[in-house]
Amino acid sequence: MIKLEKIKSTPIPTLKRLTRYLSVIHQLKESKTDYISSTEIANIMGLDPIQVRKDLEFTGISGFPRLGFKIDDLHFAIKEILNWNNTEDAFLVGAGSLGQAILGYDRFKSCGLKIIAGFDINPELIGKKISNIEIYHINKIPNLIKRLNVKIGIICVPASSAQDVVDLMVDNGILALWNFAPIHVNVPSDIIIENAQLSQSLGILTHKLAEKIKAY
Amino acid sequence: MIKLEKIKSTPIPTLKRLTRYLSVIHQLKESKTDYISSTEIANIMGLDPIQVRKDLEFTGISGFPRLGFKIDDLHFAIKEILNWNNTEDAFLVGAGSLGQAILGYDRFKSCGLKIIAGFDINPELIGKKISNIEIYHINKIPNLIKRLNVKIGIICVPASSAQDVVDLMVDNGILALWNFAPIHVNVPSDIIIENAQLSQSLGILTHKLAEKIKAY
DNA sequence: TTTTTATCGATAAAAAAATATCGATTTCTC
DNA sequence: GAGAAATCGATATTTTTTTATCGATAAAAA
Repeated sequence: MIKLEKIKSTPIPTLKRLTRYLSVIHQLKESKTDYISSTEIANIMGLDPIQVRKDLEFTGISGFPRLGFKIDDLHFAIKEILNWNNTEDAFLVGAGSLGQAILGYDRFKSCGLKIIAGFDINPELIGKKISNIEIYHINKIPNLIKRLNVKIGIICVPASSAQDVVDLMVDNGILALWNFAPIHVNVPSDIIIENAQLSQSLGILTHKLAEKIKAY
Repeated sequence: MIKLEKIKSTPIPTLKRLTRYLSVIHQLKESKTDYISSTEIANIMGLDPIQVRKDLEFTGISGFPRLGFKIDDLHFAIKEILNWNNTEDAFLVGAGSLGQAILGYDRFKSCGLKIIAGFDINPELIGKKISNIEIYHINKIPNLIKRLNVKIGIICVPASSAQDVVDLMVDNGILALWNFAPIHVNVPSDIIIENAQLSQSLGILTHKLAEKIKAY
């Protein structure tokens, strides 16, 4: 019987840890030696070395007995999995305080993301530049998505207008959405949506804290 | 043989979904009927009804055949699990653009969190009020954590100072940390830390997008 | 040169999470 | 009032993820 080799795509929990390994590796890149072992990474991050090694398997990088992995290779390979060695253009909609914070977040440059324009409906913002990124009226979105072939949309509008903005972007060919609006939005199944609501991680924090306090 | 009933604490994936159910329920709370079924929630969110029902089990709420769950009861019970029916005071450190966005985020009031003071080292910010929350110099932290019995710290400082700020808060009795600094920080094992780095969810987004584009 | 030691990586086992099955229940429809 | 339809919730199965085991390897130490 022929057994088809199942293509193992990188699991989400692994992807999350990989981004964290990357920041640890990034720190060590300057100061330390050329190699890092799964044991070291695990110790720094309070994880299991076996888990780290399993995660790193997905990079395709081979380690060296007694030494570990070449830091530079690992750094490159993790960025490759995340597609952070390439840069994708993105539009940000909703230039309120969160939107402005994201527009000003330098770090995304090294995370494969370049926000090339912002959108809002507030007349005071339109035409302004925030962190050197120009803000346009939302009605410019349809034309510009197509003309500039932008694939990523960042949703920072209030809950009440999130679905409308999402629909507008999807209708005009956006492929992926990063949703900061504190609401569930509906998208067709072929559109990638990643929810980044802060309340999700806050919920975990407050739950754990309550458990901890209860334990006394 | 006696079999100890294992205490099943709520799994993290379930907690994350519960916060999302909450926002869906919140929307329906005004407009619709008194009941909602797992099927309805699942349809709205693109999940499996069985999974929704399993998650809702952790609330302890019983549903009614053919009707579903009482919306009000569900709403309350989910908030109870997350401990969002109580309010915890918090300090925010680092009043840069992300910090300011969080200080201004009204919604946290309904998520059991009240930020009662901000801290920074920038002389221009100290003494100011941002969204009606006063900013103090970081050197006031030790005294104030103890005096006000604050349990949650929100870290919005740059990577380079994150570990120092975390140490300062831990040394002075903070119990839980919500870390927005794009770096791994070390804490004692009894301290709750929840990482909210945006890059984690961005990594998932860019990875998926790359896979999708590759598939053509 | 030989022995010791730390690490990798293949394979296996265990645990956790997601999905499926199905009888019991209760409203809704006729 | 009888039958149909939809949902819950207990139990079981499958899948995914985490953790464990152990031989092979190569640097470091003796």
